[in-house]
Amino acid sequence: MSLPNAPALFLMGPTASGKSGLALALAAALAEGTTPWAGARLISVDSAQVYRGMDIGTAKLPRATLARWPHGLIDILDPAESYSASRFRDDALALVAAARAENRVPILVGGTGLYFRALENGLSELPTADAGVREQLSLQATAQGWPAMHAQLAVIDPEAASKIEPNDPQRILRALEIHALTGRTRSAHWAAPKSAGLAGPVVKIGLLPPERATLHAAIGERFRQMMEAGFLEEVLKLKTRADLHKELPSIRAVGYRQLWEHLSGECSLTDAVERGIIATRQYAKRQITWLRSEPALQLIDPRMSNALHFTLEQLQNATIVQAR
RNA sequence: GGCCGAGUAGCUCAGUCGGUAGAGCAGGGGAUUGAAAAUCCCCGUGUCGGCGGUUCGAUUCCGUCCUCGGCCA
Repeated sequence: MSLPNAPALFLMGPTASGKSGLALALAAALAEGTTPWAGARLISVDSAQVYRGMDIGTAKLPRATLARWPHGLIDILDPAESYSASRFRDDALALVAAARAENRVPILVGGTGLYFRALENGLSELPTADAGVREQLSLQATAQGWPAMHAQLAVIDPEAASKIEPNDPQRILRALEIHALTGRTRSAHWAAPKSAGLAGPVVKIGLLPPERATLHAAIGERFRQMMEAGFLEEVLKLKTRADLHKELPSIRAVGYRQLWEHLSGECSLTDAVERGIIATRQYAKRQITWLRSEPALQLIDPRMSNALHFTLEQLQNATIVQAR
C-alpha cells in the first residue's frame, strides 16, 4: 500500500510579486513534520533561471539560500544553450515523481506560463528545433519577407496559417520547420494525441498584487537594486564571451538584452535601465494575462498575511479529496 | 528689460491654406504547443497654455498675458 500522491503545488505570479518568499516559507513549514508529508521539493519554473552565470538579472535567490533550500531546474544550462518547454516538461515530470516517491510536496514556483501549461497538459508530438533548418528558413525570410513565408505556409498548412499572423516570424518559422523535418503539417501533429501531462492532484496558487501601480513600483525598485548589485558587470562578463550573441534566448531575456545593447554602444546606460524597467513591466503584464486564463487558479494578494496557512490548507484539502 | 523660438495625448512631436486633431513611445486588453523573460494582435477626446478680438465658426488669424528655452542688454 503506497501513500497517496502528494499534491503538486503550482506557485504562479508575475515577476516581483513575492513568489520565492512564499515558496521558502512553505518549504520551511512542510519540513517541520506537522503535516502528512515529509517536506517539500522546490522546482523552478523559469525559462531564464536555468542559465548559469545569469543570477542577478534573473532574480535568483542568493547562493546561500539556494544551498539551504535547493531548487530543481536552476543553473542547469550554459547561456550558449537553449532550453524549451518540452525539455522543461520532461525534467519537471521526473522531479515531481522523485519528490512524491519521498512523500514530499513538489513546489513548482515560477513565472513561465507556457512551462506550467506544458507540464500540466502535455505537448503535441513535435520535432525538436533544428538549427540548420531554421537558418535556411531565416535566410529565405530575409530575402522575401515574413508575409511571403506566411503565404508559403498557407499553401502547405492553411489551417495553421489562418491562426498565425503574417507578421509573427517565430510561429511561421516553427510551422515551416515542423513540415520540413517531418513532412507533416503542424495542424496534423496538433490533431494527434498529446504527450501526458502531470498526473495526480494539483493545487494552483496565483500571487497578484491588486493594484498594477504596486507591481510597477516593485519592478522599478528591484531593477535599481539589481544595478547596485552588479547586474551590468554580470552582463559584461557574458558579453566578453565570443560564443554568446544577442539572438540567443538567454541574452534576449528581459534586462540582459537592454544592458547588452548599452554595452554594444547602442544607447546610454540611463536609457538601457529605463528600457529594461519598461520591458520588465511589459513582461509582467503578459504573465498576468496567463494567470487570468489559468483554470482552477486561486488568486491571492501577496501582502495577505495568512498566505502561508491558506496554501497549506489547500494542500490538505486536495489530499482529503484524493483519499475519498 | 528688448528681440527670437516654443507651449497640442502621461512623454517626444506632427498637423489643421479657419470647419474642434494623429504618429511613435509609454500605458491597457488579448493570443500563446521544443526560442516563451520569446513572438505577435487589438485599443488614441485631448479646456490644441490663459483671457479677449475678428468670424456663421478659432487649436489655426489678430491682440494681450503667463510659462519655458536661446540670443542681446
